[in-house]
Amino acid sequence: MIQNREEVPGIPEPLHCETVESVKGQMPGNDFCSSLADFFKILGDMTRVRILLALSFSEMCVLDIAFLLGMTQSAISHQLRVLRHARLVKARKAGKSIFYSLDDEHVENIVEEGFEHLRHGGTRGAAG
Amino acid sequence: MIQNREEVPGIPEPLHCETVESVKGQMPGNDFCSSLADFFKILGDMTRVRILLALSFSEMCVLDIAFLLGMTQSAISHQLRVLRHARLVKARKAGKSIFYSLDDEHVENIVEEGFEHLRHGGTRGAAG
DNA sequence: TGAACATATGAACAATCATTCATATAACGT
DNA sequence: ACGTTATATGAATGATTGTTCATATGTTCA
Repeated sequence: MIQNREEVPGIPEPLHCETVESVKGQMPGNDFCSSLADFFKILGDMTRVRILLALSFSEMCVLDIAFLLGMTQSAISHQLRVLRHARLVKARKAGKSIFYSLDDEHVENIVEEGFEHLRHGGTRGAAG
Repeated sequence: MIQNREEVPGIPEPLHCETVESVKGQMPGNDFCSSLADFFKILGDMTRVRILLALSFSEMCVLDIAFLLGMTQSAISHQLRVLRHARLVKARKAGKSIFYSLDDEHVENIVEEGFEHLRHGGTRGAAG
């Protein structure tokens, strides 16, 4: 026997069924939502943001980025792997060095949008 | 005595000083980068993305969102607090219920950009 | 005022993740 | 071939974080 009131333990019943049904019909699938979140998750790290911003000004090799950000070559390389795997940056081999640059124009647009959001007094991280 | 080659232990010397100097001059401050990363970090969670997507279709109260996403009222409330504190959603009181809705048009634009990025075969989370 | 309902919140736990350290791969100069 | 340089990577670790559980706040109705 299952309870009367709760269909699923812990999960509440809806208050406004029409709204819920309507939204449920318009909601994208979980796969899409997951991909979207994973994409933003990559931008949700200060080091990666700084790498992307740097590359928006000029292509750079790993050691230069590491020096610019005052971080270890290993740390930068790990993050570049994440960015490369996400197709946000691309690599160009030149001798011993490997030059990275932005792979997607959308990246700059998105950063631009985030910038606009901050400008309009959205999320304030440092200055509370 | 300090080493000759390495100014800072662990941090490498730049290979292309001109590039580094140029980019360093254009780079935003760390505060800005940190705020930007914090902003994207908020979008980097599937639950929060689904909440924002749902609210882009209609304002909803907490229990409705919880039911829609098949999650606990507590979990949703916690995430709504994050979104509210980041000024991404706003709350409207109506009796016992509290209706949430998007607070910023940029949110939709940003989600749109992320969507475009995925469309162009950027980050593929589920469908590899 | 008391019961029922809607939401918020604090502490705890599990899972995720960025960095470090050590080491591997790869390319260049000699 | 050897040493040097540039980058990549695997394992370990410390920090962050999303969810759960229990409970608190606040609203409505009787």
